[in-house]
Amino acid sequence: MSAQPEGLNAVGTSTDQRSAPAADQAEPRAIPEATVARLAVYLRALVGLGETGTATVSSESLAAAAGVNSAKLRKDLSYLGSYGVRGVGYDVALLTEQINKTLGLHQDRAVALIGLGHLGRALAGYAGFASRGFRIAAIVDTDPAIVGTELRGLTVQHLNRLDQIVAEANIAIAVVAVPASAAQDVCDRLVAAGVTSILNFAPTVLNVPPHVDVRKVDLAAELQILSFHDNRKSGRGDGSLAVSR
Amino acid sequence: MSAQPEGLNAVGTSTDQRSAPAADQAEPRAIPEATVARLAVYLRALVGLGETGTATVSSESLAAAAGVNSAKLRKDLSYLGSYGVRGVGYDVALLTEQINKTLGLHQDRAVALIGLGHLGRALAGYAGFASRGFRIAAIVDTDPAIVGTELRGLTVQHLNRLDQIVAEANIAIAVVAVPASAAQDVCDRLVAAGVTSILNFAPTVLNVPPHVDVRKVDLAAELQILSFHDNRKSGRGDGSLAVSR
DNA sequence: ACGTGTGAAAATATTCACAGCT
DNA sequence: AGCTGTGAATATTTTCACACGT
Repeated sequence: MSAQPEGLNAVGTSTDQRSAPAADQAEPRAIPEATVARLAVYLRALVGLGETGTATVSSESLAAAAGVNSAKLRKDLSYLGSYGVRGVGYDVALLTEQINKTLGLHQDRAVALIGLGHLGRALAGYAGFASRGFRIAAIVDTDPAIVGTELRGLTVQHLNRLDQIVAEANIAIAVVAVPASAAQDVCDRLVAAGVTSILNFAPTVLNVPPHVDVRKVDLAAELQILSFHDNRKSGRGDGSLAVSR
Repeated sequence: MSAQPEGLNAVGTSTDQRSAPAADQAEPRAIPEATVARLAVYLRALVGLGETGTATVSSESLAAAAGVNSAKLRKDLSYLGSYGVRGVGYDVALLTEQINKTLGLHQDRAVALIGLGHLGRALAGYAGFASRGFRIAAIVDTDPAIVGTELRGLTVQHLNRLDQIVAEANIAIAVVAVPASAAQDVCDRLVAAGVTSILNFAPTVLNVPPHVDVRKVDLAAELQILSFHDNRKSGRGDGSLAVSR
């Protein structure tokens, strides 16, 4: 309920790990994956603008706020349809609504949080979680010392009850924040229970059937990528190899 | 966390947000960005294999462990040089070492953690953080109730001392886990202090000069991307328009 | 035989540049 | 004038397929 635009969100586009989105009908406009990822960024910028009372934006300024160039932004938005006005720009409210629709954010989605370690608790505390249509509807762990306790108005449930939990709460997305050693098992159970969208914080590659969509958030990988670039910047390759880019 | 090889790592390829790594010399082998991101994944798989005592792997099985296809893996590895043996595969130890070198993980890197909210604490607790050459060398906040307290053997320092902290601890990478409203200011101070690699968990686009490298981890964006695909899977477009078919 | 390394082809993504609407 | 929407050009990434070394 803070008046602040953003909650506290921490996410990363996964390093890869995406199942084939399945063959679909030859739709008039298939939105490219890269564009989908950016829509979320545009949305945040738009919400910010909306709160400052701005009614219209040009692709140029919205692009600046989103950290991309304007041609890319226009191309991205063109996949949604024609919502801009030439010579004027985009109507902030209208465009916000269109992106919301496109991302499927008009409907509330029940999220299950699996694993209540350090990270799980931090995630549970994220205000921004609830802020845009995502509602933590179930919290699950296996530790007897934790199961049965209350957190954010929810009773922590045992992993064994996963099937019922998923069915009853109509879970759409599961957030996996368990140790790497448990992640594949948890994932298998989620899939068996019918979950088809998983956000994985465990440092493991999850094996899932093709209809299940997994995204991975991997801190170690991010640091290593920064390390690589840092290395390049500091002049010498590493003592033996020099890499350009 | 578990006694498992990996600590607890949570990272995501940022949705974009990368500064131009600056023009550099025309090096013989420029490693593509997409490849760099995957090297971290291969590395994890290799370390796992090494621990099970496996001496060599084929591109086929390493690729399976990393969740990519083998042609991609071979192409990726070819940028590092020729470390495989035809008819045999890759030497696990050798390849591990080469990737480590390439990513610059042979040298210890001091990381500063800025912001000790829920997420900051969770990040501080990550074992996997230290596990591969990244060492939290400084923890910074502005809250008077927190500054001066001890955490993981470090005294929490005030943001005002950032310049000295960066210089003294020789900070290579900063992890920003502050509220969105404070992120740009923190970022500016980091840049002024000389930090050139930033991992940003705040839901904001950070503006930085071109020599600074920013990666963003954005939970809300990840959920929204999953939401988009979930929507497609569930058949109807968005609930207001019956467009499909 | 087996499996790497890699040119060449195909698929994606980004950027350019401008016609066309307001 | 100003700014969108988009074909065409360019760049990047993925995949194919096979020659070549062991």
